[in-house]
Amino acid sequence: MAERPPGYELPLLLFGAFRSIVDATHADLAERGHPDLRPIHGFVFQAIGVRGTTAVELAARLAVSKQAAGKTIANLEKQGYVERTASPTDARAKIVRLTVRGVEFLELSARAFDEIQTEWAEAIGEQRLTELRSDLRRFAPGELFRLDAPGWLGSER
Amino acid sequence: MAERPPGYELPLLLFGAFRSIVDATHADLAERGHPDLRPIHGFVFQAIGVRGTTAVELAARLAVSKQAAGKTIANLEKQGYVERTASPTDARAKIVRLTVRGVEFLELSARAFDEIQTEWAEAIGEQRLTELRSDLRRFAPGELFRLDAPGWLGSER
DNA sequence: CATATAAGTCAATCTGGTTTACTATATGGG
DNA sequence: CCCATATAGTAAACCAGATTGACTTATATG
Repeated sequence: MAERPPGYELPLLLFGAFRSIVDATHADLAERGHPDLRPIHGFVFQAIGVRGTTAVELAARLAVSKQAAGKTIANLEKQGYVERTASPTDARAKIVRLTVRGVEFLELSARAFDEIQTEWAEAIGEQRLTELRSDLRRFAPGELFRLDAPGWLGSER
Repeated sequence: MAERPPGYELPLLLFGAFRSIVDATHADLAERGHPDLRPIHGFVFQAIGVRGTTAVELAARLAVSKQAAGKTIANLEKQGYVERTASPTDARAKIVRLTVRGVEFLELSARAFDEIQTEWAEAIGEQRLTELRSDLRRFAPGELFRLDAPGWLGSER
């Protein structure tokens, strides 16, 4: 354990790699008709999911207040990515669902992520990529889908 | 290349691992007398550096306006982490330097990062850790010290 | 049935950021 | 040498996204 690089390199590498994936994905999305959405929206859309959700549930997943979640939903509704309908079982609640455009965004993102993963596999080989994922799983928090990163990820517009 | 996990797992793993390092480091720093600083400050302190800097230079490194950099500096000054002195060569400029406390924060951070890296080495082995760093270097942007992440990383107080 | 709890919205406020405007100092070409 | 232009820093107004608190309406439970 003599000549190891300084420890601060590791987080910078992890963040840099994360960021390059996200930037590449959003560059792709911008070309394909979604230039308005920021990296943060990936988290929001994942939190909404194809099944839909409610404002309170979304707030919990994103770890923000329900008012903040409401504002986010209102913005996305204005941009045509989600729609709100009354809940059939609870007259207080409204179900937030992705529109066709919202689902398209999610699908394009998934495709872009897959493409990037393929590029990585070609660059370092299938074996090393598998090891990379396996090693990272040991250190990433158990609940991978912690979507409370928006507070870390910047502005919405 | 048949059964590869979905591509979106990769960014989540990278971000999750990054975040676990940062959280652990700041938990450690909080215990050691620096509970007020947020993850974003690691970037800011790195951008200031032990040599010191100016507001304009800092703004460029953080990719924010010089006014925003000025506010950040004023906050850190109020908290005793930096001090401003007149530049000996330019009467317009002020040199921002870390105080003893600021340097201490930087040193404690470095130590915490090193400790985490050691834990990782023990968990996956020196070999795999070396491969991990080497693979990530291929995908992280060339300029590792891109410190314009604060806009991604959340609030200052 | 009464009361406590939950979903959503509104309004006020806070925090960081930007833009615009300004002062003071540097710098470089006539 | 001097003036035009550029640069360092600050200040004020504004903006975007978040929070807290108050409120309405509906659900759930004793």
